[in-house]
Amino acid sequence: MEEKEISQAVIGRLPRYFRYLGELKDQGIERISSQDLSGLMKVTASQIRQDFNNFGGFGQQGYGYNVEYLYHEIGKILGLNRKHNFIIVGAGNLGQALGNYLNFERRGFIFKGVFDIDPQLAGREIRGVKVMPMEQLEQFVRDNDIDIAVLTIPKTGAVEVAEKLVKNGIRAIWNFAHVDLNVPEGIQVENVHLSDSLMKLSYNISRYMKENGEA
Amino acid sequence: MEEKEISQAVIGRLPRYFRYLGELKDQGIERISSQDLSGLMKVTASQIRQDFNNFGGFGQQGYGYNVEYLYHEIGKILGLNRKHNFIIVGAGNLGQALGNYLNFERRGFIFKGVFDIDPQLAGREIRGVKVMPMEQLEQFVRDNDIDIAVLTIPKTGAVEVAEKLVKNGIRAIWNFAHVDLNVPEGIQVENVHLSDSLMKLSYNISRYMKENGEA
DNA sequence: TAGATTGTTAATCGATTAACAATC
DNA sequence: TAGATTGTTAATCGATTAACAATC
Repeated sequence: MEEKEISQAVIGRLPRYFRYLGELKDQGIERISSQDLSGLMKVTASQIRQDFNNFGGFGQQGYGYNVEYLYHEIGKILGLNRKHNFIIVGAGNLGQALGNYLNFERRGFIFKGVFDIDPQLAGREIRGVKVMPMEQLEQFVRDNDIDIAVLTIPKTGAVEVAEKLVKNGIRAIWNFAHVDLNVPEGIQVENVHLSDSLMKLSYNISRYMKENGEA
Repeated sequence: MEEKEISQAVIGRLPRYFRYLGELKDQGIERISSQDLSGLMKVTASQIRQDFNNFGGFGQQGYGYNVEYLYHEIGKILGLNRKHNFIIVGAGNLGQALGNYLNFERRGFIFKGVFDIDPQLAGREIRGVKVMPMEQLEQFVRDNDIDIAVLTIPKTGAVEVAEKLVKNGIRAIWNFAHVDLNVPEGIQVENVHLSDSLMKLSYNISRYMKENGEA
């Protein structure tokens, strides 16, 4: 089966399509044209059609796209029809926040465990899941069919923990540590570098101030 | 002063350069060539030179780049030499996590206030800052020279709160709510859509599994 | 001076937009 | 059938990479 590679630019837009279609669906809207969706999402109709056609045609000439159908198809493309067990490594504020985020469950991400290096936290619970000491991490990953690890620890420990996770069969790392992980081919990493994001915001404020002679 | 527009692709790479240069600096390394930085960061030397040259030449032929100097220059480009007061709207887990993130302070982002709709939270403290009721939000923004608002509330309230913030003179919104804000020209918005990020990870897991016949 | 490495121009590649024939 | 709108090809635009003259 000849799979043509889809660019990450396209992938990056899929969740947003998915969100808009979900909202249209909830509003009971049955069909939508690329033209109308374009107006809603502020992207070109041409791009919408190109994006969808990377995965085969979901629409119908003269009609447009069926909202419900398209919503489900994009969900499948995004792999939301699968279930993935995940753990959180690092039970600090951010780890707790993510553990308590209920919507992930709805999308097929099942919260199985939390780990922290701090023995003070051991025994505490996040959404009914007990915080475990780091010593149990590797065994737990092996024994519980864990696909995804959410890394919410300081950057100092992150590289080493990532290695352990990989060694024990993790498939993917959602990395909030402010460091680039170096993992083997086939392990998926998605970085969320919050301070990078804040710096981009800072740049844009700064640029705007300069352009408008405010500083 | 004719400012040529810098593409967001370039801006998006600056924080990463900044991070690597900071680390080199901390290691006491004095200079680095685009070639060596390329090896470290896994981007082409050509791109590095192009990126830096968007802002004028920071290097010297035959020598390379002075780490300390380049670090500071990129910091300035990112606006990290300025101070910005910020508030957090939504004192849930994520709001608490961000409020407790000390590194922001080091980069010139000063935590001034937290707001929440839940009266139960009012009076609680995040890093010495008392949670205030939403009724006080607008007044507070006006009176305290607040540049940035961090939106960590559910999407239902986000659009309305963003409007209030804009009306009271906010410059920028760091938006964690899962909705697109519609703000006037000149107001900077940086979105952090965590579930979009998780979906991209999900896609990549799924694609890998398909390519390798695991499902 | 010779060697190294930038700054910058030119070539290539990829992504977005425009246009339109196919078709519902 | 006529009108609407997709799927898809072609044209454009922008970003990345390669190459090399300038220069420290």
